[in-house]
Amino acid sequence: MTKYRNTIYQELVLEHLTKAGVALSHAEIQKMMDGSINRVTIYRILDRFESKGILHKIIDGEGIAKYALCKDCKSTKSVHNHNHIHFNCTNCHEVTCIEQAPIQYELPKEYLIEKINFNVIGICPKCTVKD
Amino acid sequence: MTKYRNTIYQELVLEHLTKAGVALSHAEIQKMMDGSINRVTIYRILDRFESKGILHKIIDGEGIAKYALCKDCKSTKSVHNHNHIHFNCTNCHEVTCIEQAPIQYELPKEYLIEKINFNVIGICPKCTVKD
DNA sequence: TTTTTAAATGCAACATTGTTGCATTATAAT
DNA sequence: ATTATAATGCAACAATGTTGCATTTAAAAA
Repeated sequence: MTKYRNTIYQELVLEHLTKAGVALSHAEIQKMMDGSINRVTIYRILDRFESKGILHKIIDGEGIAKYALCKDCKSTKSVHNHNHIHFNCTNCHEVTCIEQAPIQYELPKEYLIEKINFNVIGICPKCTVKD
Repeated sequence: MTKYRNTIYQELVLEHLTKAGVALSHAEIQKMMDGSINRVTIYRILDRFESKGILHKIIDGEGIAKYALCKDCKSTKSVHNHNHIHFNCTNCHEVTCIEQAPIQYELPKEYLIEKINFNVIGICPKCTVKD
């Protein structure tokens, strides 16, 4: 039962995400691909990778969808569990997964929690130095 | 020095947000206004209210911008400090401000924190009951 | 190897969301 | 009543994302 196939474009998208080390938007990936690939194809590759558990989608503080590599998503399911902080730099606009930072919160028990989307917005270490 | 003026549309937007009790998107407000008002005007009213400190903008888990009344923003500045959880219901798609829920998190001190955008996604009490 | 099938891509069209410039309307001060 | 300018309307545009259908191509089957 073949479900997925390997293609050059898919490998390229993965390469760019790996090299970047931060979450990338569709637009950023498109620029990196140098116009050789159709916009729609990128959307579909990202969707596919998300449901394969390779990427997780992050909506940043500005509402921009970004994608980052999954580290501990063993599942092939489309359900991800990324309870880590995403740091949004207002200067360089990079979104970084901060896996090691603990998060604690409480909600009235009537709320059923599926996942969280936690953006901390500010200035990242790289940009602090430059000032 | 006159800076702002009162208009019917602005009052209507406020009314709808007050009655709703939850955060509303531009599209939702537009529907409530019954087509009598131009789209652009709603965008501008929302922007204006945000910079007046009357509303705060929430980017929900799907990347949809929603607006909610400010409770403790005394400032007229455009800088808001809304360190509370926004609960996103995946069933009714309502976004609710949960002011009473405590949040704790830690980041390496190299990160300068300006504000947070914390969405907890799941099923709200109203929708749990219906199941 | 060649054939086959269906996954992946390209392309056109469309919907939604949001912004900008400029003309017009209307609030509120004079 | 007059006036200044905030607020609105309208047209145009850009960015983001989706869908249907034709085409290409990876990989399994013959």
